[in-house]
Amino acid sequence: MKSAHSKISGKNRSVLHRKEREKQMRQREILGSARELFLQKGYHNTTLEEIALHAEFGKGTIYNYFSSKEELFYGMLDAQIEEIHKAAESSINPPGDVRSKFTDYAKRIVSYAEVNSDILQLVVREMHSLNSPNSDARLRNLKRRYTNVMHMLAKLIADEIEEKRIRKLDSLKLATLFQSMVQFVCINRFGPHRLEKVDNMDDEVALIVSVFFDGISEPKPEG
Amino acid sequence: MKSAHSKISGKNRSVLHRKEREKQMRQREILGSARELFLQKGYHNTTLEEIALHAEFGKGTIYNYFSSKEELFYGMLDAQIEEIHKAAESSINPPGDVRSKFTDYAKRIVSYAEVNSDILQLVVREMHSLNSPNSDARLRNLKRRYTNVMHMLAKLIADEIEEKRIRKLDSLKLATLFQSMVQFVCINRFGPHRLEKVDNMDDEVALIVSVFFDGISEPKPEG
Amino acid sequence: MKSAHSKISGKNRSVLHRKEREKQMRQREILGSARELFLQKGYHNTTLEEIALHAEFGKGTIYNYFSSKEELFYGMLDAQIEEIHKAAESSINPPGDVRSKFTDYAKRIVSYAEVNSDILQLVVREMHSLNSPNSDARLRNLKRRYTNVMHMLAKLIADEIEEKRIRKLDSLKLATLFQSMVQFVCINRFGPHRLEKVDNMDDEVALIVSVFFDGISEPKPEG
Amino acid sequence: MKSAHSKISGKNRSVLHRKEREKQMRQREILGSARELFLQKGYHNTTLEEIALHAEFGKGTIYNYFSSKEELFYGMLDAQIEEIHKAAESSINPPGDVRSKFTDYAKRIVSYAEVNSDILQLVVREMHSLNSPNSDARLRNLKRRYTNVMHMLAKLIADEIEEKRIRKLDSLKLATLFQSMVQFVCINRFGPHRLEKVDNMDDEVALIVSVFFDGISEPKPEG
DNA sequence: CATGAATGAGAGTTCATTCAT
DNA sequence: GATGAATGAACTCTCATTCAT
Repeated sequence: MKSAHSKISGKNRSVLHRKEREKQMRQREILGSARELFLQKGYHNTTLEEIALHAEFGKGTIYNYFSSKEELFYGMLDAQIEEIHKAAESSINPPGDVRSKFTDYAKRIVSYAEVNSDILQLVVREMHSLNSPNSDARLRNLKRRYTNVMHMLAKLIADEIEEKRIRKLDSLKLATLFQSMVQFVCINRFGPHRLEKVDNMDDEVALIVSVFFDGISEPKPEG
Repeated sequence: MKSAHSKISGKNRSVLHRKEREKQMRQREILGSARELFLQKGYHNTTLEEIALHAEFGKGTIYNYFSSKEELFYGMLDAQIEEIHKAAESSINPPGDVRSKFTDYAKRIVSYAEVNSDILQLVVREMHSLNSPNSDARLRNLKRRYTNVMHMLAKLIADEIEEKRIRKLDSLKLATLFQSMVQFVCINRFGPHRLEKVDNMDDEVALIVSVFFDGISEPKPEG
Repeated sequence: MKSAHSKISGKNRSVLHRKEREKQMRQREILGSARELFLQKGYHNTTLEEIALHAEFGKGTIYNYFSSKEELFYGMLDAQIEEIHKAAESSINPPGDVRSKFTDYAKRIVSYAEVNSDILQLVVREMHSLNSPNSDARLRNLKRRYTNVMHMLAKLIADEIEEKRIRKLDSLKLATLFQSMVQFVCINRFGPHRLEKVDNMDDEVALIVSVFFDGISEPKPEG
Repeated sequence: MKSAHSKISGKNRSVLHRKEREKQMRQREILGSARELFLQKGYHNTTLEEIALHAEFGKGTIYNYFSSKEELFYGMLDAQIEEIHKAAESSINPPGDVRSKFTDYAKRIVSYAEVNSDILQLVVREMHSLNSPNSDARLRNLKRRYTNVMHMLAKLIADEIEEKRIRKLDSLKLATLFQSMVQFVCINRFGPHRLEKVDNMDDEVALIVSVFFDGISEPKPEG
């Protein structure tokens, strides 16, 4: 044996911790560079060399942290969905009425997209780009987590339906429709190919929430 | 002797016509194969050889019809947007109330997606995949045509606003939101990675239209 | 028997003749286009399609006259060397002194090059470009004919050596050196990449002849 | 431990040097293989794969040293002209009479060609083969450097004209004619298609020099 | 016999991945 | 563990040649 590797050596422990921490830090740096570039130019138009350069690492180093370009891509998606999940929880858990919760959630997602150049479009865009056999498991996992968020929103709606404050419709479908509108705004705001001029975010979110809850029709005059 | 050899004989003319028609047919076959494969596997994961094989042509033949893989891609998008445009016109022009027009439009788009494996997601997915200098012009053109459709929907809404049947909101934004929900359903129904089980199309469209016009809230009891 | 094919039918004979003549004409047209394009852009940068277009024939038609691109190339070289050969004969046979014969020959070659955009450089340039097994026989043949011309010049020199008007040197080598200078002028005058400004042809030829016969040294003052 | 790990340690420095040297060595190896094959078979008949194989590298490795096949070609020409330039300088600068300088220069060029399989014919042969837009700049540069050598020879002649030892003729033209003869000998000696049997080099050069300075004519008998 | 659409072998080039340092 | 030169599979695209019309 070359040297003691006992895990409880105080020195070793701290060394391991530091190393562990450094390793995680470097991983995050790589993920950050990957996200930025994948988003900017898409999965296939981004080379590992560019990512390495942007992250200020050697090309080979990336492979000490991710076993392939695809793994790196999924690693990045994982991290992003994690954040979306957190955003949803933060919006949904605090007390308040359902409208304000949806508004809050939409704002978080949109402003998260604003800050992070939006990962959602990437998910949509690139989900089909990958085709290795083992990617299916990863995709399933991603979708599961994404669906989780949808179910959190659906739960909010279901509760309101219970209370007869929302029409008796499929709550998961409604959540999904809401999400689709939010996503579209994200893509439209931050994607490279905007179809129309961008408005104040609060107004856009308010519009979505208003349409979602009240519809576009002029309220029938009572009587 | 079959016929006289006068150079402008009916036979010659019909031969030209046949050749012309055959050429167009073959182009359509190539476009069809391209659409199917691009959609299934994305732009970068589809090789020209695969497209050629699927269309039952030689690799080089494709280049007699499209000058590059990218041109083929845009050629296909062109054809698809053309069809979407036609679908929109057919739904919007006939007389009827606005709800039924939107319902009809959504159904056409969704069933078009059903039949054509949906090109919309491709547009979203792959718009970022291309980066040649001349592609910008083509992309701009595609977007312009897509925006056209949005304006057609927006016009319907604007007219209703005039008539005080729809709330005074930005009609183009509303059209875009409607489209986003329709698109989402398309992606969800026919994309390779469905998030939930698929329902009857009529019901899904009805749900969208209902949410869009009436909102999800339980109508306030009068009084 | 469908019809009489007797070779002595007057009608058939003239038809055959016409056909024969037409065939040769078409072959010459193709050769002309080939020469022009091969010379302008080199063997590999010229496509058969371009040659066919320039000759105003269909691509496939070329193959009725030449079995391959390479054969076409050799066919063209053949024709060109034939003309060089004729030029040499016309210069050498008429009576006159050797200087004027060489002058005449050089002028013919250079002006031939002027008119025909010079094939000599092509020979030099492209002789190495071809590598099919059967090309060696053709190359050998071309070289033999080229050497013929050199021997005609050498004979002129040899006769003069006999007469003690030219120093006793290897006549074939001298002929070759003369040719090398003439060729160089051709390449320099008409090639796409001239190294210096072009002078009057007569002067250039006179210079070559003067250098060749008298050398560049100032004649020793007689003592 | 071999040595301390100070970052500017001698070892590190030498490592960098070694790497630098190795890189240059490899580049030279590639250039050498390229020269040999381009010369043997011409630019278009030589594939990058062959060059890579001959240089005992992978195909992709070539692209770490040259950005394209064309760049590799020009890189090789550059290196060759550089050597021709050096040969000319070495012949011209040392003291001596002009005849011996030209003799020396010719011998250097011919024996350089002998050793290097002659690049000159390649220049002539392939200059027309390339047609990319940026190649014009490179070609201009090559020609400039080639012309430089011609001017060095011309200067020698001009000085002699001044001294009345050479006839008053265009010195640059004369230099070019001399070069053309030397080149022709090179092509004839080492090209794949020799027109005649090869003689002793010294004799060939002596012949050229003799013809160039004295002409072929029998000197007029004095008196 | 003329034609040109179809063909596919083969070219140059890219880039994820490996591995000696 | 970090590195980046080396690698070759796989890509897009070209073009001489064939052959049904």
